[in-house]
Amino acid sequence: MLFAEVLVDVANRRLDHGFHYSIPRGMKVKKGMRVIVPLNYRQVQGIIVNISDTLPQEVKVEKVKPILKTVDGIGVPEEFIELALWLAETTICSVGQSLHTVWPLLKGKVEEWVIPLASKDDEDVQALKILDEETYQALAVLFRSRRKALPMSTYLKRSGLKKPQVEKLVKEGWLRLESRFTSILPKSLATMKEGDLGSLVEPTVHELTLERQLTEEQERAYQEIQKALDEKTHKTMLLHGVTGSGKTEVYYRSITHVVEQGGSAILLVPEISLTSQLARVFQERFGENLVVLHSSLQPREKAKAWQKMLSGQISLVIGARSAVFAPLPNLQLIILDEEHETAYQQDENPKYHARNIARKRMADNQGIVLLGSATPSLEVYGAAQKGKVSLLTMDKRVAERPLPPVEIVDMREELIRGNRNIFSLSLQGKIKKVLERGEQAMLFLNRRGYATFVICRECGYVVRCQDCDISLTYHTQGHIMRCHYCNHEEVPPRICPECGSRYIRFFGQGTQQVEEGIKGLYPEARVLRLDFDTTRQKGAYEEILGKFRRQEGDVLVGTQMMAKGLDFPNVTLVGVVAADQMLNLPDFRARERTFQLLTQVAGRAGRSKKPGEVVFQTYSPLDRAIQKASLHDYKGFFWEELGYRKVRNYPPFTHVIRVTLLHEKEERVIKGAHILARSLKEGILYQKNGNTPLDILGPAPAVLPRLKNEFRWQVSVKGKDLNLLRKFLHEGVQRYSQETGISGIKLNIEVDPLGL
DNA sequence: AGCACGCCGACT
DNA sequence: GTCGGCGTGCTC
Repeated sequence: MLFAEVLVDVANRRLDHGFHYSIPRGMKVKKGMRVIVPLNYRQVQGIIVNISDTLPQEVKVEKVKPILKTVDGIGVPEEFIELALWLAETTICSVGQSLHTVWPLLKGKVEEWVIPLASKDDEDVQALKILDEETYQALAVLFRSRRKALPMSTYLKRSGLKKPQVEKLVKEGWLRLESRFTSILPKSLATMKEGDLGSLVEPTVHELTLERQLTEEQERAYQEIQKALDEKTHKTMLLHGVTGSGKTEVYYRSITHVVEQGGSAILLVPEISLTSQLARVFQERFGENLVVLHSSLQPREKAKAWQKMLSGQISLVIGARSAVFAPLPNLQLIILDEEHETAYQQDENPKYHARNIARKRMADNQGIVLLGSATPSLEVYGAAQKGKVSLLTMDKRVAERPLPPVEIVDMREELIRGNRNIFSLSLQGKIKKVLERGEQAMLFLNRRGYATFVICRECGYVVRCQDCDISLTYHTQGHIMRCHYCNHEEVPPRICPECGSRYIRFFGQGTQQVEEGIKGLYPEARVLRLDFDTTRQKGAYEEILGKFRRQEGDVLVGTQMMAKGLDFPNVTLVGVVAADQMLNLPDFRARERTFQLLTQVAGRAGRSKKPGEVVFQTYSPLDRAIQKASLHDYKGFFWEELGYRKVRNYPPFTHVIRVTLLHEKEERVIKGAHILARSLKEGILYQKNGNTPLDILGPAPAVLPRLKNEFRWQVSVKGKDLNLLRKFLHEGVQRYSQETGISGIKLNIEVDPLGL
């Protein structure tokens, strides 16, 4: 007797382990195959993860039921099952959820279908017409349907019957019930023949017409990468190149090398909008061997892309975050462009970071992860300093173009001079000159204005938490300031505690104000705006950028979506209207983000022969993020910021995993939070000296104790070793989910949570 | 997650 | 009496 261990496709922690089923005689099964199995009172989809002739002790033979049937279509390759298990563990989500992320073809639903056992023209059916009108009508509903069968729920509605009546008809032999899996993807893909991934079809690589000569720095970086690729051992490499140093060219050569060796590669970009322009560059060379993959493709396009990948003809995938799971044979290289971007982190379960997935996949495949950025994340650059990541540096822009000079404007002085406009006199003058010369300007403002901070406009003082050094967030409700890390509360001061002025303001300006400001000062200027609101409609983003490129606009006002990858030769001025907006977000990473964003934005200026200049407007002109960004000094910023993180005990020196429990009823969340804390404490480890390598914080009400009609409590775990924390929490949550009295309580788990 | 079971109040 | 709301328990 053979048994299969099956992961059932149900999003519930309590069911998140293997279930065992017997394999009926004659049924052909293997690991990774999709099956339909009975579970309690219903039938669900599942994945076979193991086959053996024994059962684990705790499973009683009489409880074991047989597998009902196998589902058509391609199964989950073993590599991806393992990846899903690993992902569930590291992000502490259910394997069900991680499987869907890793292998999106699983999406669909299992339904009970009602099927007639005789056809419309059979004699006995015809006889019913006269003898038993009711039964005939019940069958006729099915005859009329397109597939001569209906899902139970639809059938009940259309026939007006109740479930027991249908069961009676089944007993009488008129109907049959069958569980079927309906894929949400087009049939062509859903029914694609089972089999392993194809092996790469010999790619038709075209010679590149625009083969550019690499600069000396590019050549050196490429040589290193090529060497690593040829060694065929796993390695992570960081390509730290200033804006405009030509990182794309290095990616290009590396990918070409991989493909020429019969391998395949994935190139990730942080935003969907960046995929198409990059794809255009690579299309020339890779043609039919390239697909673009991201989450907002139409189902049909998605199916086509998957079909191509599975047939083995694809050697390069360009895409956003989720493309890191692309099933390519002989995968040797994964590149993350703009490695520091937060978009690489998924904000829903599983909350993975594409960088970690890339490293896992390449570790398993002996391949290379190449991270590229002008402003690497502290984490990665730190790893490079420790030698865990190989560092490749490109300090020069191509064609020896200089990085643009940056002027820091102290907005406190503007106020003293009586200028209350959102533009400083200096920026106003520069905009005017640009307009006169017929050149273009970009004005940047990060309007994530919902986090309002409290600032003194006279001296630039920002109210911060005494314990966390995080800026306090102003809440109109209750007229109170609150720390979003520790929940400390304060009443906003009326006069500045630093300089005694009465110019205390709640900060939060938007792009619209900037647009109006320009129009007020220069009525003749043509202003375009690029932000979340103006790019809502499909194609609007490209349209606005197209207009600006054709110089149908003089000034482009926008948010951070304007900071990335854009290259407009006629732009000679870049202005950051309020650098403080980012700097004072209630997050310990705010300074790092500000530095990255300012550096990126500044990099938009002077990318052609015309020299460019940059203006940062700020109330904190001495802040290191602003200072170092103005000097294009990444290393200087890195070391100072790292020192600060160490003193403050923030990542990468320590890690936090936060669990938020949500339920409509307060007493149930409180109870659940205590059960969770207890389950965690059961697993606590003690070191030789009696200390523990981690702390359990809470249970405590969340910063927003009630949201969307749900009460929120949280329990956090803090410690230095992230892997240990994860393992600890994963096991603790597992124990918790076996407890009683917790049904209906939702869990939200965040590893190193950002903000709120 | 779904579904059944069992326990209570308030209806034909 | 019994219909149905909801809290609890179970799923190889």
